[in-house]
Amino acid sequence: MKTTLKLQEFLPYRLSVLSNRISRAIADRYEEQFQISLPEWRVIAVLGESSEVSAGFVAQKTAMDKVAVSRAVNKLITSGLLIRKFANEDKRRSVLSLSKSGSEVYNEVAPLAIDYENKMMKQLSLNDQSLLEELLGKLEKINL
Amino acid sequence: MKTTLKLQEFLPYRLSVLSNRISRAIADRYEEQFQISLPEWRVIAVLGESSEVSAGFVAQKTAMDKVAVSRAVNKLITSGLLIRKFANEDKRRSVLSLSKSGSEVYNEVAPLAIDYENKMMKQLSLNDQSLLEELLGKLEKINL
DNA sequence: TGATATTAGTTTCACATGAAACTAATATAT
DNA sequence: ATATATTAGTTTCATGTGAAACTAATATCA
Repeated sequence: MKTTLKLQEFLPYRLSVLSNRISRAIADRYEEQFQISLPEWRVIAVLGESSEVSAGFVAQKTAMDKVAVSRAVNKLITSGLLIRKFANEDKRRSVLSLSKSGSEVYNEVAPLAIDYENKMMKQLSLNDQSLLEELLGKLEKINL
Repeated sequence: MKTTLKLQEFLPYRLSVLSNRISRAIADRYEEQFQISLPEWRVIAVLGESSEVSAGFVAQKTAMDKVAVSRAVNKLITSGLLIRKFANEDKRRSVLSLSKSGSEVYNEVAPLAIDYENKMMKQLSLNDQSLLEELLGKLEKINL
């Protein structure tokens, strides 16, 4: 049980630095190659997994707020990567899916992202890899 | 070894969501109680540990960029929490330290931050706690 | 039914942020 | 000594961001 603060040993701080470093490294690659921002990529990633979903669904899956989703969606529509329809039963609800070129981007970026993860994970032993999975799962369930 | 992407299982994404959730939860408390932002708090935290240091040193310790440090420092000086002098040997280099009220803030917020960490950690078994430390250490050493 | 509340998503506003250009001080090379 | 490069930190600019107010559609209640 800690009683004094050292930033370098402070868990939330270390997590934040680590996470930013990793996200930035990956984002740098697809931002440059495909001109899409991190929030835009997250929207694409969700739509690559599940098509014909609402903006709200995307917000929930990505843990982004609805403003961020709205903006990312609009940019993606403008750049032709995403198609928006509206639900007949509820004309407020958007029905989003990737366009042909959106799918192409997804199919190119997804492996790049996975490669990155694999490259990281390979630097841990198999045992550490599963420990990490497990711990992350536990941490996600923690109440703050 | 993964070959398909599921956002919910994608390590960088999970790390990012977890880290944001934790940082936000803590920041919400001191932002409200002490009107200091997360970058400002990080600067204070470094100066609480080591006094009479330069802006560059703070930037390095906090993993913030120099622009962010410069702005945080200026705000903290304006609000009277921080004192800036300049080094005689090199008049460019600032020599930063907490003012009396800056130290008071540090002495109030630091325990709050530690409490938070302890409260989180207590939800893990002792074994998981040390595993987490260990894994984090390994992840920090990974090259991207 | 009409009146009120809720929900999905957008817009606006004020503030945060990072990159690049800049200033001033110091170090290095000629 | 004088020019050139480097370093510490700041400012500017263009963009990103979240909260709150807003619009439009649907649901609920009396």
